Amino acid sequence: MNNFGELIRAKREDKEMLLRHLAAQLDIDTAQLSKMERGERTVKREHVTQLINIFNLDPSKAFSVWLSDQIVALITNEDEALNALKMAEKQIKDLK
Amino acid sequence: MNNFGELIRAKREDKEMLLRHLAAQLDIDTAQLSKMERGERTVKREHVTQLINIFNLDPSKAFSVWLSDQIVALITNEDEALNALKMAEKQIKDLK
DNA sequence: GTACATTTGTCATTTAATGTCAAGTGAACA
DNA sequence: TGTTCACTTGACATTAAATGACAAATGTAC
Repeated sequence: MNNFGELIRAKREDKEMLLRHLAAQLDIDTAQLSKMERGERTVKREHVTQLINIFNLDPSKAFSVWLSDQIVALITNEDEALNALKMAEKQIKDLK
Repeated sequence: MNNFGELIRAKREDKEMLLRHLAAQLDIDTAQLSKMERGERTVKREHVTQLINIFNLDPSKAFSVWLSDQIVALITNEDEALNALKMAEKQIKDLK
């Protein structure tokens, strides 16, 4: 569900890092990181950037996933979610 | 650009209402409404509901436009805006 | 049961959104 | 030109939301 969090958790476990290790690198509380990984709290852009470096992630992909999480958080439970997405897409395309 | 605001302004002018008339109905400051109509400030869901009643708007359409504004505000200026939208769409569809 | 990693819950602090007001701009018209 | 009126702009106070920090709870391995 929370893709960015899952992504980070997978990477962290892959490298056998503990929450407190990664939390220390990000200079945040262990509890906070735990919540981020499980999608209970949003991840700040600043942390996305750091995580891209730490885990050597593809920046485009990482930012896409992270942004997507935010969009989903905004429109989940909205009846008009899909319509709104379509409209937004159109507007964004027109802006370019 | 700011679709919901434009929509409201159009309706208001159509009915020849002044900002202060509509602002009074919404129980907000005239300046605030002015900013909402021009997209300088976000519109609260509560106000959307009221405006739907006041102008007899199609609720689905109104909410779609309003939500879309928020999505656009969130992702404008993001390089990965379109990718993120696609991902979000997929997730929302899967949720159902 | 002890040790350790993680999760959960609460509350303080910070940041962002909203509300309120006063002054500014611009158009219409005497 | 200068007065009036609708609207806009900017500044600041207030409120609400996000984040940070900590302690206690949970769960697992030994």
